[in-house]
Amino acid sequence: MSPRPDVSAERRAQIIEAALACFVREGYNNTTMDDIVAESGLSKGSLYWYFKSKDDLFAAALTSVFVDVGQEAVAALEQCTTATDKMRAVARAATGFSRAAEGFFNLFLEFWASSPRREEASQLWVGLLAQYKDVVVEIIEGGVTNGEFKPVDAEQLVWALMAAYDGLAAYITLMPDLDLDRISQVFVEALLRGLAAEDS
Amino acid sequence: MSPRPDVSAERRAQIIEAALACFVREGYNNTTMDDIVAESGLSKGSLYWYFKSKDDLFAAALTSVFVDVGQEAVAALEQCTTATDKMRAVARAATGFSRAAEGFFNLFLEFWASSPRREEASQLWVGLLAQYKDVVVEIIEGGVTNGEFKPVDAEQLVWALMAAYDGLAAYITLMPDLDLDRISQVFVEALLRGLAAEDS
Amino acid sequence: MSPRPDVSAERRAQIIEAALACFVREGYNNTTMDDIVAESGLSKGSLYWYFKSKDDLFAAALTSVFVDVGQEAVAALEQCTTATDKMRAVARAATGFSRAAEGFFNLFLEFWASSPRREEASQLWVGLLAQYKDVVVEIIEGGVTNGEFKPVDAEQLVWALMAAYDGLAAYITLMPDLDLDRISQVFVEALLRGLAAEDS
Amino acid sequence: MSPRPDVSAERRAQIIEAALACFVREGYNNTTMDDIVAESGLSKGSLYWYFKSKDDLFAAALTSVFVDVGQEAVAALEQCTTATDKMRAVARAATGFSRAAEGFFNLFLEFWASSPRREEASQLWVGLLAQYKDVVVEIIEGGVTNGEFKPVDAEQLVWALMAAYDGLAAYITLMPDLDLDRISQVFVEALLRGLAAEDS
DNA sequence: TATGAATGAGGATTCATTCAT
DNA sequence: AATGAATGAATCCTCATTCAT
Repeated sequence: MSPRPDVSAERRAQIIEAALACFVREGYNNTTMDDIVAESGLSKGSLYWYFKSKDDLFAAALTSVFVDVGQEAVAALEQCTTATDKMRAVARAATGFSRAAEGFFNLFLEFWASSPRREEASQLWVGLLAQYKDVVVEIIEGGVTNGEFKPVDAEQLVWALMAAYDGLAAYITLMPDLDLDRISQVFVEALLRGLAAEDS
Repeated sequence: MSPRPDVSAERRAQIIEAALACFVREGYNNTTMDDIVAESGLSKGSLYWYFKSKDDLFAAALTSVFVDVGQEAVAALEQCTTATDKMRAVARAATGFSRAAEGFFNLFLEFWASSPRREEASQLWVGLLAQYKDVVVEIIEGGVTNGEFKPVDAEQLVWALMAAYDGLAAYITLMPDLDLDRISQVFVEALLRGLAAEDS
Repeated sequence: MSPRPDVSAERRAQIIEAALACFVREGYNNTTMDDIVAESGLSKGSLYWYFKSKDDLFAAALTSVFVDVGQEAVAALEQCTTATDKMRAVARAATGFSRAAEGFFNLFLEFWASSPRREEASQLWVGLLAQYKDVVVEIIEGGVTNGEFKPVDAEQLVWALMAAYDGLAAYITLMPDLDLDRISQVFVEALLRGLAAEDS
Repeated sequence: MSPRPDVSAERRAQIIEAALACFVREGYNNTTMDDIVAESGLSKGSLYWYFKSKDDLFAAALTSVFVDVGQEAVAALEQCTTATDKMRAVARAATGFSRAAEGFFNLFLEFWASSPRREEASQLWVGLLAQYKDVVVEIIEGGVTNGEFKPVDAEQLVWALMAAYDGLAAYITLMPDLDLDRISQVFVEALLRGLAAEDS
């Protein structure tokens, strides 16, 4: 009875893409639903058919970004053998993330600040962070176990490490001229020298 | 000729204090001028007598925070002799900053994203960052010169260092349970080991 | 494909009618958008859906008045043969205009004075005036050509003639008891006697 | 006990001058009391010491203009002998008025439209108009009596005549390029030819 | 008299959301 | 599923007026 193919998924993707473009360009608060309507080529009614509010659409849009970014990073790690190399791979992935996330990190913060449901909004982000953190903690602890690294409180160190890349993601929107690759390289080599066991 | 004492500085401070409380509590966009009116105990007209717009008031409020924070940090440095000790002092100051700035870093980002004059808003922040950066770069280069540290591209490293503390300032609003002191300590000690000249 | 009839023209007319009523009653500055909302029975949002600002709505409203008035006047001229008769018809039309425009002429001036874009606002009026002027100039020059009238600088005379009727439109709002018909008749007959060729 | 000279009159004049400059430049509604404060060099408090409201100040300012203009016109009439010449003098005076009143006529209308006490505001103007009208009516009726002019309903004609000059005063603000002198001359000569007794 | 800081009601405009079609 | 006209609460800012000094 319904020969029409289900276009739901396609429509949602279309809306999310348009929304993301607007949000990155203008920020969360400065983007109006009309902007997204114009960008998507659909109607106001359709946006509300697929997403129950601007808030809801934003969460969906932002989540979709980080799902994509995470998957690439994991793949790169597979190829490394030493913990040191893995850390370098993590650094490269994180740099890529900082660059890719240009406009997303602060977007999230803006959204978080503006959201009437901050607690809930926090979970979205905290969940992602914790997941990435665990991966890196494991790498470092592996390095300690196999004698590459000195003993260290990996958990704490990784928070700082991730914070650095998130901070750089914010910086890059303010100062587009920063040389992310160079910063990351200098930073991670200094850290690795600090981590390295004496006789390594 | 002017029997009335000049209360304008006091009034400005009063308004800024109220504004800051509201902005931190609700975010920039969710704070209305009426909120600040209520918080300050003054009238709408008075707010606009002292600040020409919400935008203007925000910039003044945010700037006042960082001026205060900066002055404390500089004082702490005076007491240190070695570059290593100075870096530890910087780390402590930065930790204090991350904690004190809880809610300010993301507040700024929210404001920046919402500002119709992003470029101008950026300068507010970039100016502050550059100023702090130069102080730390000098410390590191001093350490390199006097043989405490290995040669290093201090400029790049400091960007990463500052980004870490700004990132942590953001994290702390999302995850209030993070142990900033411990994170900072583990982080800076690892870095210092990485910087240290072989024979030190 | 569009089962709903297009009501936009109708809505615009409805809003303009309400706006005009308010503007005439209260003046431009004393009319609030809320007044027009109440008068129209629509919502604030609808007013802004059809007109982008109070300014814009005013211009549309005022223009609509003069378009209506002009069309009637032209029709009356068709029936006259001599220039003298045509001038009498113009006078009657202008009297009708002065009466119909009660409250519009000064409304325009108020608007003009209040407009942040005076130059642009002027054009609205100047365009209408010039258009009417040309019609009357042609009548007079026709009368000169066919020997009914003495040679005269028609252009200048018509400015004065029109100014008289616009002035009367203003007077009538201040002094509603003025007998416009009588004034107009005495005035135009005196002028026509002054224009008439000696042997006519 | 009060060696200070009374500066009241002087202050009032100073305020009125400043107010007039602002009103003419910006219109009634667009002029703020702060504008007048700035223009006058006095304080807000002083303005309200001498005038109880913006409305009140405006009325005082506008009245002061017309008192000045009227006095000059009367003087010019004294020198003329024939009614025709007197009419020409009136026309010149009226032209001068239209030019001098540039910005005042529409200013009045704007004020009138904006005033919460229209009736009262009307009287200000109606009183002035009636006064001028009577002077010109007398001239024309004198001309009829002494045989210069044909019988005519002078009262009605003069309303139209005055309306023409007031209308021109409005036109000139919209179209500064109008040649008032030429318009007035063509206009009054046509009228005078229309008024002239056959054998004059 | 003179000052100018303080007041707060009022007004134009925006925009997320709804709903009849 | 899709549309887009309609809604109205919310918000920033203005400015005439007051009053303590």
